[in-house]
Amino acid sequence: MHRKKPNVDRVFHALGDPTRRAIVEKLSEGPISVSRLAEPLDITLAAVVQHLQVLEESGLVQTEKIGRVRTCRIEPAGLSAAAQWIGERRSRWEKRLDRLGDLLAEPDEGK
Amino acid sequence: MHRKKPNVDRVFHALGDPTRRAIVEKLSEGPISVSRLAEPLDITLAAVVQHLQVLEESGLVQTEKIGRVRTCRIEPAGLSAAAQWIGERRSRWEKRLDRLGDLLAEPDEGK
DNA sequence: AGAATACTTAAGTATCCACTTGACAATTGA
DNA sequence: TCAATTGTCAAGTGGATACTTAAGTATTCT
Repeated sequence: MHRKKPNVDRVFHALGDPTRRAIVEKLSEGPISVSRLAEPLDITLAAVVQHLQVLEESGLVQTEKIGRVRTCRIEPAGLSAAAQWIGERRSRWEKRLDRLGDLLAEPDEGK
Repeated sequence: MHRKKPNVDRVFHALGDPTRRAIVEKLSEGPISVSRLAEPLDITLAAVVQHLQVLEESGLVQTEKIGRVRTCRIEPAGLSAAAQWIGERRSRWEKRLDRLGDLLAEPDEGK
């Protein structure tokens, strides 16, 4: 099962590729096998497998092989890691703007 | 001023590079000039400028040149675009889990 | 058993991309 | 005016990476 703890670096690198985002997109509809994932993606199965390795390394996707079919599913923690990174930067920036706004709104603090 | 509307493709590609994330990180502390951005980043100024072009194309960063100094700042809409993409996929997945949970909790629906 | 399915692995290729160098332009300071 | 600062542009290089082909393995179906 080998669940990977998501690494921000790998997560963003993984999401940087449009094909891999398409895979995540598809997986958000539910678990699916490798070959069914490949169907709409006009690249070879081998290429899809390589993308899946990247996604699994990053912690965005988890896979499990039963018999001859490997089933892939989203690992929400991966997306959360990315969302959190973004959220932190955005809120840091917004707090800065707030402080700026305060200064402009009350320029005569210690009156 | 040329504010760019954020494009999900470009935004994720931009965030896929660690140096560019470091730039966004720094910019979240407040606006700053190109050369001061470059200082901690042991690469050449030219390389930093190239990263900034990518970031600006993506809509993550906005820059303005006054005199000989170009000042860079975060464009929150860029980060929002990425956050929204992530949020949509994650909630789609979570809704699916909820429906699954409902089925397991009440297996004799139309009794 | 034999054939089909569903991957897996390795190797090669071609394109992309981060980075450098070096020459140049514009602005500012002494 | 001369020099320093701040950035811009073009071209080239090396390494990463997305993709293909081809051959192989394990599982399921008939």
